[in-house]
Amino acid sequence: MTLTENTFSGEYSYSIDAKGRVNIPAKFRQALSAESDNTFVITRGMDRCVWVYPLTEWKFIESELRELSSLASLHRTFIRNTTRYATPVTYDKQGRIQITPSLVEFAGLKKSTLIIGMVNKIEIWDPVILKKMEKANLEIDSADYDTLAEKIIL
Amino acid sequence: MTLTENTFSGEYSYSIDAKGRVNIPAKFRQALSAESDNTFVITRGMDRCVWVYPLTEWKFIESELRELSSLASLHRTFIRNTTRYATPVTYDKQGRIQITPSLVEFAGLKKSTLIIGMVNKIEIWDPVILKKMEKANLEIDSADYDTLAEKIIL
DNA sequence: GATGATTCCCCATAACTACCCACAATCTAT
DNA sequence: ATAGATTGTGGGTAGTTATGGGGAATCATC
Repeated sequence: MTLTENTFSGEYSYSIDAKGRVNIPAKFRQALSAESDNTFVITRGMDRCVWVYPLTEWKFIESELRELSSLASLHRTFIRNTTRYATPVTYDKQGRIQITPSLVEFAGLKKSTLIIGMVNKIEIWDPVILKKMEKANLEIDSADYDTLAEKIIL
Repeated sequence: MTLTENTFSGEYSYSIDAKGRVNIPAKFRQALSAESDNTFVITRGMDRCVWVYPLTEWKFIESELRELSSLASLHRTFIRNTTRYATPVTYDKQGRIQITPSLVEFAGLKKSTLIIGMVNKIEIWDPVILKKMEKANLEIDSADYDTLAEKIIL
């Protein structure tokens, strides 16, 4: 059985070059659905990392944003914050995407990066920052973490 | 690489020159549908910024205004306020549009501007004013904001 | 009608981006 | 084990994009 389209798993350690390009693992490129047209949308993650959506996934988010009313100030703020950092990127012949300088800075990316499959999207991390974040979080909610695990892991 | 037509995302930092011209990001110009005929309609935003609509989107708003009755004073006021600040503008060979002096003043535009894709339209901000507005808003409705995020972000 | 201001259109240039090719490392298959 | 294909990394170049300014055409004013 093959995995569903647009399903990403596993961890890869790649480098980001002087021009801000990062390789997308070949397996992820193969998992990308044809309708996404070799295109991802990169944006700020909720954590200090870059989120990489398949184009089709992002289009769905956009379609939900279109439903929001421009009359409500809360909705305007939400739309603004959601689309503001989002950029569509196509990968080149070598399978790399260009990370915008502002996202490189946001995620604190240096030379080496961790690329992590997150089922419906991909995360790009600086290894040091990820480790720090994990350490801080684990102490806080380890009990809740176990409860969640019991529900989900068979 | 083509997103849906008339779909704008991302943030750009451009300058407004002495003649009141601002560049429309190349990606936005490419996203503009052919029927819009290189034309946008600029008007006052609900916030202190300039709203830039693709011509086709604006025509849709106009068609809805036509449905309103000129007999109701409320409707007349609404029609008046909606159309009075709206100006169609075509971009020049270099991709710039001319912002009318009254809109420059309304949005408090100085030298440098932020251009933000808002899915179906574009916003032009003075960076300082935007930052102030964000600060003020975040304190007010952060809980509602999170609720919205949970619904929409996958 | 002449003068001055404004708008529009075109050109020039510097910075940036997308695209291309090269090569080394890794994996696959015989 | 070796050859061939694929994958990851680096850099060069042509084309595009952002920004400034000049001059003709248009409009308002006296």
